[in-house]
Amino acid sequence: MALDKEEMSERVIAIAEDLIEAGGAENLKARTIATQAGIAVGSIYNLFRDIDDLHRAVNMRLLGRLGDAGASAMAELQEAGVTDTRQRLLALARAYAGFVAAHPASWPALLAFNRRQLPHAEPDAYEARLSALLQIIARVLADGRFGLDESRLRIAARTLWSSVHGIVTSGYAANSAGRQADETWEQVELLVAVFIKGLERGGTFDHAETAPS
Amino acid sequence: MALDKEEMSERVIAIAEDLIEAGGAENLKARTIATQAGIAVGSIYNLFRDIDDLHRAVNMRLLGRLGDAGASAMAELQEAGVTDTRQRLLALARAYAGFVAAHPASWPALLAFNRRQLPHAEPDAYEARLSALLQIIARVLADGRFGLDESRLRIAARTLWSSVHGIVTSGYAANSAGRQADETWEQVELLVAVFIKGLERGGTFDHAETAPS
DNA sequence: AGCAGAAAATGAACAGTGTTCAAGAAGAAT
DNA sequence: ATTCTTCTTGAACACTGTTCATTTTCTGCT
Repeated sequence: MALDKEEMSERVIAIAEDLIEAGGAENLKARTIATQAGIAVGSIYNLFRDIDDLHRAVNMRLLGRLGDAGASAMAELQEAGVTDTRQRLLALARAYAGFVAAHPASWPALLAFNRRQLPHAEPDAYEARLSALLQIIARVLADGRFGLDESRLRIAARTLWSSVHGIVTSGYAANSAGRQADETWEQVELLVAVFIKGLERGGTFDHAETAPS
Repeated sequence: MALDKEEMSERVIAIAEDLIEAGGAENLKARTIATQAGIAVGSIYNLFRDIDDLHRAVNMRLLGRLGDAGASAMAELQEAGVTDTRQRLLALARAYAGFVAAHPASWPALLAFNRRQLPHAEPDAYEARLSALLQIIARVLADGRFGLDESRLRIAARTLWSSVHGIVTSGYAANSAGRQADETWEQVELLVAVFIKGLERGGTFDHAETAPS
């Protein structure tokens, strides 16, 4: 008739996206989805195994967009002929910060979802999309010629990513009160500046003396 | 009779703590609490306004313990006569990482809870306990003599905290699969090393050229 | 066109959840 | 003793995700 099975899935995902964005993951109710999509509650379970499965589909889209945002930020700089490592890293960080700000409820929902699901499931696709992001960072770091081997490059990229992630998310968490949002950006700038300076001064990074307890 | 109102609250909080640790926030069911505490479901609502209110009480305890862990880690180093900035920061980071590892379900639950509650409520007590942690870091940084003024000291401390937080949490999230947990520690070591080197080389940190869009 | 068989959509029913509140029990004060 | 207050109780309510027998719709064949 009017809508293919695939089309209906897309539509339901779009609705789910709006619901999550409007009120977090706990706002993703089966009956609300059914009403807004003009179908019965049971029909949702013909398209998705779970509500969690639906949430996963929404998260996939989100991760895809985040990857696009990062890649297109790099493409912009490439086109403008900017090769400075600092500016590149800041552009990536800004892409991430902008993305989180643009999805103030969906992104936390994704993070919480991941933590909840990890104990049992296969993180295949998630990790795949995430390591694509990490490789963008690793490439920028490699172009910076800090004399890092393959292994340290991977770790440095992961460190930078996780750090920016921590700053942006806990910054977002703290800004609803009185704290200003641009303090987050000051932190990002400090991190990137200090990171580059530290790597330049670098030399060898010995990590033997203080082992994890 | 046997138990004071306060005592019963303590007991319920302890039970709630176990439940959350055992199965996350969604395992904190009213009827389970009532059964385990030997009271009726309704009685819970005489002790706490909400289940969320109970969760908040649990989180308060958690934050208190985290603060204690940080403070006692510093006291240990103080007693051993260690004043090296790197070792101090690593000790703090290790205290945090150890704390997260010791509360693999409660800590994520606290983070998710905070994100969910922020839109409307007063984060008074939370922020208070958190800024106590930040001041520990700030003091270590001040002792490092990097020539940072009050404002930059605060930002640097926050940056470091958020970064370690990001590394530890997303490291924890990724380790359940094949990834090894000590890669997290490599990242922390890299971060701290690079941070200190960057600050030493430091000079002025201009942040004017790349403003947040 | 008619018809059998497969596939998909339906919504009532089920087992949970947090929360409320009239009724009863217990305690305190006079 | 008796009154008044306070605390405790668990049945009841409104809501949740999920299932599945039933009905409807679509598909392929004669």
